Amino acid sequence: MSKITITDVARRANVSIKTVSRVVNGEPNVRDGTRERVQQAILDLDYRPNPSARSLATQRSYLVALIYDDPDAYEAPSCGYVVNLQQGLLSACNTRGFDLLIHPANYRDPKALENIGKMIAHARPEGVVLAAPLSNMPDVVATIEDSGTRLIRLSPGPCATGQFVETDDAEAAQAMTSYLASLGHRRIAFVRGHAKHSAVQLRLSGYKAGLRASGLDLDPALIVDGDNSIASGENAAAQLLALEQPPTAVFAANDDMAAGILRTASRFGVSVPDQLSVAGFDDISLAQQIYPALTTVRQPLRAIAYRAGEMIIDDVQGTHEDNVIPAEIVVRESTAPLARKH
Amino acid sequence: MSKITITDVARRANVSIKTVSRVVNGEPNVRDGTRERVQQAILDLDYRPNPSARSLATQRSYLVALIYDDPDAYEAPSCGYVVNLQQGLLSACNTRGFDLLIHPANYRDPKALENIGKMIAHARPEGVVLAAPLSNMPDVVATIEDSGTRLIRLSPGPCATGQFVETDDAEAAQAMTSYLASLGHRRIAFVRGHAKHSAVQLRLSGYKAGLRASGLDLDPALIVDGDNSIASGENAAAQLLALEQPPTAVFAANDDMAAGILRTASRFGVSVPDQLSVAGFDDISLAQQIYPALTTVRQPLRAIAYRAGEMIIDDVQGTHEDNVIPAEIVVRESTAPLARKH
DNA sequence: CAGACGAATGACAGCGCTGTCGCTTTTGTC
DNA sequence: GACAAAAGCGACAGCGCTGTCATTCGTCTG
Repeated sequence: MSKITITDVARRANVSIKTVSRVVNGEPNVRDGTRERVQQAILDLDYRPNPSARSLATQRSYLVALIYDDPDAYEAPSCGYVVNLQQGLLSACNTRGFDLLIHPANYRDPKALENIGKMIAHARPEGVVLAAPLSNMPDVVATIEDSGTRLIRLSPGPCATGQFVETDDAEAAQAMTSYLASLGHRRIAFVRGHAKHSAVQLRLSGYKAGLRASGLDLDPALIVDGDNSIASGENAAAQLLALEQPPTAVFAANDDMAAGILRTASRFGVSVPDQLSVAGFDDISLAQQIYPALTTVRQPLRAIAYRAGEMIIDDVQGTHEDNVIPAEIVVRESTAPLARKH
Repeated sequence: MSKITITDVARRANVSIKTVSRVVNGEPNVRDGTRERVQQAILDLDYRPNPSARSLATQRSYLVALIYDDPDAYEAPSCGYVVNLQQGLLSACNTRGFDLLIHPANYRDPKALENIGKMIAHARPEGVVLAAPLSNMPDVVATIEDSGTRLIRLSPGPCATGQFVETDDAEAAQAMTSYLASLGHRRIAFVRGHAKHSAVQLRLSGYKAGLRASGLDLDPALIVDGDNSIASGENAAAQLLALEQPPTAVFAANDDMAAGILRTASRFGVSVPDQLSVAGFDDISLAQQIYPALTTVRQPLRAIAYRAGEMIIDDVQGTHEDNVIPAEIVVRESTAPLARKH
């Protein structure tokens, strides 16, 4: 319980408290000698400004809130999502003297909206980062915007208005396709996901763009349908492997389907990655648990959250481009260079 | 940005600001009529006390910090741990007007200790909850204690001093053993874990106590060694199933070994749970992903964290018993009543 | 070297709340 | 009905900081 106040520092440095305040806040118009004297006194006394006093005087909270979905029971995937967002936001906050408030909100709870409003009215964060899937819900968005608090939405989906940060699924899919091509693969198949998810469309178009960019032709026989389930991945693989000219690489629109492909390959005695490269999308926890561990696309959650924190704290808008963070390709064991024909 | 202050409320209710303060803080010596008038004014104006002003005046922070290990990359298990602790602590905080500060600390980082000190000096939480495995590290504990902040450790292991909250592994193992016995099983095997983990000893003794409590004799042939790995579970199961009188239920000291048992059973054509019941310990995420989903023991992380929050905020010590939270048995598909002999 | 102007510094009043203390009213007692 | 004790309430001074504005200092002009 450091009881050192600005007055103690001022006395020791033989200046007024206002000058100490100037030094602490990096304000101009302090002579170098004075500044050093004050800094020394701060060091000597181990002075820490009292955040409450500062907040009270400035009428600011130095707080950022992160609101995310809180399923009753946390399954592995969603909790990795949350924790990584927290990390990223936290590092943006900490380097700027801000603190992070976390607010899990279960949107199935009728009082969730009320609770969000309460939290904002109580803690008065300077901005709110809203994680998916909440970032896509009009009433949640409206509640926050009505409070007058700055809002950054994460991956809010197509046609988003307001400020947001997201990754470009199409670009990521293109990158993965190009990566497979760079391994020497010429026949790269794509397993489409559930038609309802708009992201799935983007991934397909990214695949096509990737082929184009790598100078490969699109073979319609190499695009098969799936519904995001493991089983649909198994079927898709069976279909592809039965082709006269089967692919040497398969890119699935999500990890579950990729896992299904792995299963079928093993059943067919096709060895991965020697005879077939397989790539997924999402980097769910399963991806590194299965064998062979899955090469996949991962959203850079920490970077996304960091960017969102920056936007709030530094009060920047950023161009659209600044706010689209490229996804990472995570290379694991399920992909390899094309084996030489013998 | 509600700009309503205590003065506005006082004016509207025609009382002094001090009386409003009394009502807000539930202090005595306010006539019922007055209290109601003030409460109505608060409602009308939608008044929210300014936490910074309150903190400044009371010299309290109304903050609790949760410090936990932050591996560079989050694997599923540890992040479920963290998120559940956050939940539990958050609910303790929210019902009492407290806020939660989260502080991931990577103990492999040489600056971790310094960062913890900084955080405490800066934010001045009223108490710190220290999660495992940090709760077991003397230098981390010392750093926090030296700061004069109240510290509650989670599962600090044997011989803990100071205040802590934990579960009793022995009791939990006993409960699971009794549960298996209650299903009619008479020959219940136990797969011991890695000898180094002290918890594993407790689990073994709990198993023995459970047998005793259920009136079953201990058969040394039914206790086999493992080393906490999946492979060791496979071996242990092979050994047990080869017995002249094989067990009808196996209780493994952790989930990984239980998963191994499941594998061997499947290889031996022994159907689980029809012919063999299998139980694990820990409830790792794998437990509900495998088939059949594993009956296991789960630490009630939310309850543990909630209790820790209570201790800090309500400033209670609690007897040893209050601070040992019983684990939950999670019944899934891998256990069933003993099949009638035919 | 006087005058002017900007840089450097300090005095002081809040920010919105609670703690202390004193005053007034009510309640209880015989 | 008089008096003490307790309950109810308000005035006011902080809590530790920053914003405003006044003041002093230093430097540069002609």
